[in-house]
Amino acid sequence: MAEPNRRTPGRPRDTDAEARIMAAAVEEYAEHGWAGYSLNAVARRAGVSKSTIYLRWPDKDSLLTDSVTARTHDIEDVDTGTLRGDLEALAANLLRHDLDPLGWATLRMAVDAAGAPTPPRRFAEQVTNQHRVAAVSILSRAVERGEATTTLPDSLVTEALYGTITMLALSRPSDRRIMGADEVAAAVVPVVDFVLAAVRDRLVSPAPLVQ
Amino acid sequence: MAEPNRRTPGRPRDTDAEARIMAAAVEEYAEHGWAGYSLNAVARRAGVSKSTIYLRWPDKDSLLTDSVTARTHDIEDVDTGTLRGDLEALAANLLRHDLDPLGWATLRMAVDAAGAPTPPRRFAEQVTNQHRVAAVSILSRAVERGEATTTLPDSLVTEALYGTITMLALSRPSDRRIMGADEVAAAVVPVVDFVLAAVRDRLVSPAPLVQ
Amino acid sequence: MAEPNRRTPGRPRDTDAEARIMAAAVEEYAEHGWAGYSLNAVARRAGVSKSTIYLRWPDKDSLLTDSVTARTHDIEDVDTGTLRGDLEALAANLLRHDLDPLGWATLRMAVDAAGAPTPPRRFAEQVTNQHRVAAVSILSRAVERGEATTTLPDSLVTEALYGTITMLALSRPSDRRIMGADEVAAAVVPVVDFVLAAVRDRLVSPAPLVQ
Amino acid sequence: MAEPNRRTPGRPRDTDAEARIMAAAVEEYAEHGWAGYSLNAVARRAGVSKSTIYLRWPDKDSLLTDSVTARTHDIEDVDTGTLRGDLEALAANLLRHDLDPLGWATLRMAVDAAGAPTPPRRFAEQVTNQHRVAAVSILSRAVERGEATTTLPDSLVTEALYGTITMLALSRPSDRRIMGADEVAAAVVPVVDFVLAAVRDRLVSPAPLVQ
DNA sequence: AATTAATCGAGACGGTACGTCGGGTCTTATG
DNA sequence: CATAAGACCCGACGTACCGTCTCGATTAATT
Repeated sequence: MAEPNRRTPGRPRDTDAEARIMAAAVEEYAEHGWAGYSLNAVARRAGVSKSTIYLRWPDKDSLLTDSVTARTHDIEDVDTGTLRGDLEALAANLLRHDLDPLGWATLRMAVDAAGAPTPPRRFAEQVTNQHRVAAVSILSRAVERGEATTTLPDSLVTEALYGTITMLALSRPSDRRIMGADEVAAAVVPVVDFVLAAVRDRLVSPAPLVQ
Repeated sequence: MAEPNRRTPGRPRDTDAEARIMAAAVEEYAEHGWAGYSLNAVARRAGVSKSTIYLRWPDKDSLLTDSVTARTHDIEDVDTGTLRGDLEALAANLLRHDLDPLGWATLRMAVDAAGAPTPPRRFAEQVTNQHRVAAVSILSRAVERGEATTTLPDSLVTEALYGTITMLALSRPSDRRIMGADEVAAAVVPVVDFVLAAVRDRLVSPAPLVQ
Repeated sequence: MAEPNRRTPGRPRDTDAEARIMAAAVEEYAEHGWAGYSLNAVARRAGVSKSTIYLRWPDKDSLLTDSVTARTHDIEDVDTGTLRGDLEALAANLLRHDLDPLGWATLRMAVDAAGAPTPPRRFAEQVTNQHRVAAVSILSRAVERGEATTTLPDSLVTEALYGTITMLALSRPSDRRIMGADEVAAAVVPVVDFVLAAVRDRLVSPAPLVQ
Repeated sequence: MAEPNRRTPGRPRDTDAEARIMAAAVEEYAEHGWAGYSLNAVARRAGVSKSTIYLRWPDKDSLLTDSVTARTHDIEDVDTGTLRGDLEALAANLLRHDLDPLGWATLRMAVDAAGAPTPPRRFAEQVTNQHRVAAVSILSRAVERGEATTTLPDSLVTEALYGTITMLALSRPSDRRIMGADEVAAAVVPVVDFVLAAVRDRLVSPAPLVQ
């Protein structure tokens, strides 16, 4: 067995540089938008020279893409025990994600990637798939628990939930994009109601609907 | 007083310059994205000098915002006589809009505008409101016709419809973003089904649902 | 007759920028040598942006070449009335020229140009020809005055004079490169003596030689 | 103490590295001039890492200075038995030296060193002294043989000879810098004639002059 | 007809960022 | 110890674009 992480010759790369750079990239982007997002500034903020960045990424686009995707893995799929509970948790996560600058960046890049004629094709898929996975496992757990039938249309549920939440976030004026945990929880309920109502006859014991 | 559009002295502005510039702006943006969207290129493409542009817009952001909004007025609200028909027509319009480069640009700018710390704040509202108006009038027509009760939650319907369609468009790989009219019509049906199912008990004579 | 200096369209170039830039270039080069000669510094010193420089010269080498050649035209051919007087005046000019930073730069570039594999081929010729011309006219005046015969070998006289003076300057340590007018005059005499001695039998009435 | 060249502990220095590096330095410099002379390239060409170079020289200037001076020892003082013969041999050597890339480099560095504000001050002196030594011994041999009086002004002879030859080489276009042995010999004769004519009355039996 | 006032093309200009490259220092593993 | 390999910081390179500016040329409306 060859040593897998055999040390390459030469000075090893600074271990935290990578992380510091990516953090700085996201922050700069979040603060100034694409037009004001400057690699020089990123370097300065990360306490690193430009060369160090260009040693790792070919250009500023790649750096941003990587930085954002790397940070997007934190949408977790919590198991609350009920379909409604799971969906509300997921929706709350989505909303929180869309409201903070990082989520905004993700969204922005998904849009970019979707329409761009150039390579970053997989970006949108990565992002949307990630959410789809969460939704699918929620639904299959519901079936396992006997809460729902197997005819639950997962892709529609995903798209409706994610889409609705995203529109909700998008239409929120920028000065009201900071919401407390309870606000988020409250905002999410009608959306989940709506989705559950749509799939009502695929549910075994009709979940409690809009009050 | 007398003449409202009294001719100002001096050489009058070129009448089509405005239009040519805006068209060029959108095209450049659609082709190269924000990173590659250059005012010099816009000027060249429009057959106009930079001064002519800067006489009309303060900076390149404003030009783009104006150019895109000006072209987005074509989401029409067709009256087909039934709620399902109206919704399908609206959904098809939305999907078509999201799939072509202009719609993509709109979306992109909405996202930008939503998160940006700088002025173009009203952009997102303009765009989303425009769609909301269409949805609202569709729903009120349904109520007038006696198809639905007045408890129809218009904002949720709007957001679900628009959001789901958008997600549909976003998750479509860039080489499959060209759809024929029938494809669009077909793709739209399950979404409308989903929405109608969700509001089923607000409808007077339950619309025919999923097969 | 077409107007020769017909104004080109667009904003006219700053008239003194050119001069300021070239002056700054020579100064920077003289102070720091090639290794420390930086275009950024030149721009700063000239109170001009880099673009303004690159609008006029393709790269920093060309700028330097131009700047130096443009300033080298000041080796004048003074007519003192006698062959010895003319030669001493020329020699003094050459020595002064070689001793100051500009002359040093000229020399340096002549050397560069002579060996370089790339275009600036004509530089050396320009510079050396300029001096040759002065020498030739000095000699022909001597012949006209009846001081010398027509067999005076001008190219050798030129090369010996210029070469010897240059060696003199080169071998001078850098802290002793500032000479007063009288020092220069004194340093030049033996060199002219030497040259006149070499062409002694081409002179009509043997000039007074070494005392 | 027993062993004078006691091996120091640790890995011994690569013995030819030094030579390979210096060779590479001169070649790179000759090919690309100072502007294109890069330490990275030197290291690559010498098959050596940059550390190995920096262990031996403090910076790239020093490396170049050393490399060039080390190679310049080949201006030999041949004893042909006559003053004229010696001078012609020396002049031919000088001309050959000035014409090949190494000599060009030497010259270039001499010029640099003469005007530069920074350390390599001794370079010019080293180089010019080396030639002066050859000339001095030629002249003293001539005196010993009874060919010349002791009033021969060695410094002037040196500077005139070296200077004239250098000008000759400098004014030669770069595509005509390759001369055969006979061409060199022929080109040198008039220069020696010139110098001998200048010192004619310091010679015991007047050497045969220009025909 | 002469004047005035604005538009327009053309392009110079200062500035800032890009992505690249080189110098000189450093850090590591291997001889 | 010396070496190879290469990461790292710094700063210059030459390019591109923005938004401003200065011109001359054009084009009406106004004297």
